[in-house]
Amino acid sequence: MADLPILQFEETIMKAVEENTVVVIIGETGSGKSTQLSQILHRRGYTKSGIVGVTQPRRVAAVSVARRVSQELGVRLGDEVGYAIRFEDRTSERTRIKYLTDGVLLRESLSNPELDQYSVVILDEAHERSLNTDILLGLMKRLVKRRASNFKVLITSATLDGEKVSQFFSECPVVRVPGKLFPVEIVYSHERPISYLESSLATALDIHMKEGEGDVLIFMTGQDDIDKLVSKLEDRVRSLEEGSCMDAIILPLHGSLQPEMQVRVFGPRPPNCRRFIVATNIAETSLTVDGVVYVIDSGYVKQRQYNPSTGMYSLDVVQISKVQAHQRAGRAGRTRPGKCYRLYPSAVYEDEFLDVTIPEIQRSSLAGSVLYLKSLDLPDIDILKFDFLDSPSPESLQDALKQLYLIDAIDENGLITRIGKTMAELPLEPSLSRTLMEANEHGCLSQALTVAAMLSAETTLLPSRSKNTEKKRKHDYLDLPDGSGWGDHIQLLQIYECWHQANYDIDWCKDYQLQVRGMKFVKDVRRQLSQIMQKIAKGPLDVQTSRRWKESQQDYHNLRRALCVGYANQLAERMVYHNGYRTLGFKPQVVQVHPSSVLKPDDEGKLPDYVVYQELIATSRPYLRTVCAVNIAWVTPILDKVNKININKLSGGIGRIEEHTEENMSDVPKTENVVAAIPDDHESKIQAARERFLARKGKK
DNA sequence: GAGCACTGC
Repeated sequence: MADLPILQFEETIMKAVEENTVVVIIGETGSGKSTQLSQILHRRGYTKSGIVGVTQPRRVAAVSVARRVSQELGVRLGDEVGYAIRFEDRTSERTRIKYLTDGVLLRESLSNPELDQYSVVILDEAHERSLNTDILLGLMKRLVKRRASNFKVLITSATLDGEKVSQFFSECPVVRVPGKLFPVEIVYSHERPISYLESSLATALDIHMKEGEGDVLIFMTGQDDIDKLVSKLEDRVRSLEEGSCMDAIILPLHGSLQPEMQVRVFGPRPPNCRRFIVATNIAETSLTVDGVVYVIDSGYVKQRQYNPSTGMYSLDVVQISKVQAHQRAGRAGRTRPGKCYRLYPSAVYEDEFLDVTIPEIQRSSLAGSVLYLKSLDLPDIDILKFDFLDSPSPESLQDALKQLYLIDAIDENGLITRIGKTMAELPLEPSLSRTLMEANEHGCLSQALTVAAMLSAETTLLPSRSKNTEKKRKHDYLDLPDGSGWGDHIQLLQIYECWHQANYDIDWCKDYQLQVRGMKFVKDVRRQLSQIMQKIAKGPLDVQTSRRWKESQQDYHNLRRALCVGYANQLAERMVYHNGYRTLGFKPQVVQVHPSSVLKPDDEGKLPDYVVYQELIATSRPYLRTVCAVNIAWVTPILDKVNKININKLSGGIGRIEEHTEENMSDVPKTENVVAAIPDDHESKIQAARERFLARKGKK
């Protein structure tokens, strides 16, 4: 601890902090910023007038850093040093240093916008530019003006980003603290590889034959590529075994990895062995593997982005940024000098790579964030003029406003409604919050709570796919409920109700191949949501059991109606001649129900005329994921409302945004007309042909 | 009959 670089800069940092309200700290990996900044401030008396709060983008980081600081100070975790993450608040009245996720700090500022219990807020890892950190940056800018006399903000960032953050906070000082990484030699390829899979393979084998001891970390874009490379490596390494003096262990590493495999990655390495860890960008920041000396960087990452004009997400393989490349290389220098093989020429790095990754705020739907900011009800904040470090596009903000208006969270003048206020208190996306509110009016709150909780964790419920489990499933595993013909939301409800009736038995989950951790998470979320809804609940919150068939059907009916209100901005209409759908409310998109959906055609081979969908995502093609059948009678009033949207009024009637987007404004009613009216002859023929083509393609 | 990178309240 004593030789951490940051401690040599204590005087410099403290001088800057004493003379300024905001200070940017550029601290490379290993500088000790996460554990030491808070302790320095503590030593210098900043915890006398309030708490020093340190935000982290990830829960594990908040917990582990808090634990280490409590050890270094020799105090019990939860006393002077504590942490707060979702479902877990380990702080007390004695807590002076508090580590928390950025999301938790945002929640706190909802009930206490001035954050007056804090004397200092440190936004750690701000260069990662998580959505929550970006919102906090904007809020901090406002807050330092109001609390200049008794409040300090420290922001830690990366070399390439520090000046920008400083400019954002009126040229505040920047203190640079070196890291404690070993040097990493960068080796560029002479040419772009034809296949980065093959190139990774060749480089890995080359390292194995020629280089000394040390593990190899290989960055790939997704699970498919990881699986392919792992099996190729296994084949080739085996045939090389004679000539090599080390054994090889080849390990995949990605988000949906089973815990047993994670033990093999993070556990002790057998002697005279080289591990090849084939990972997604999870190994960039979230997980650190000890013993890595060589890194192979393809230069690509799979990224999720949102298109506000279509309401569609897509998963694209894109080039990484310079900051990301630097971060990946750094993974080779943690234990001793290392090497990073970049599978691209240095000219590509220099000329094509962006300096920093496009921040999440410019790649996501902003409905939730805009609702949150509106609910803060700060008189001096206008949402469309909100001071972001990087502003989202006007289209994105308008899209958020339209979404919020359609689900009654804001009124036609863009002002937050009573419903919207309550929605913002729920840790859910606005559509689900609205569904809960509506369900509360129709006596199915308990069921809606279950669905909302299940949807919060849906991706972690199903087991990670592999040929092995596919086989097992066919043989031994039980079939899940089928949604009674109404679709995936109802199925999720039924699954949870079954689990409830099985007394939340772990083995029950295993019988149905459901991820135990995911299901436990759902239970926690459901409890949290119930607590928040308690004060306004008009009916029971507990899981309903032993209902008759007829009662269940009535519940499903009410629940589907509530979903239709909540997902008013995510409706789709089946096309006349086949089972393709067209999205409503946005620029219409021709889409298919995702094959994983439980929704199946009826006796006449038709899917429901109208559905709500949880997500519109383009992977190989545009898909609706997680759908629920709704009635046309519920849809019609929503479409009327869509047609009457006046984005000018919603934006508060202020000229700034409208000026830039004249075309877009006129686009709104036009778009809806395409949906409502019959297209002219020529267009309709082309459209029909296209739909038939897509349908055929869909059948194949 | 296709597939989902990673976080967080």
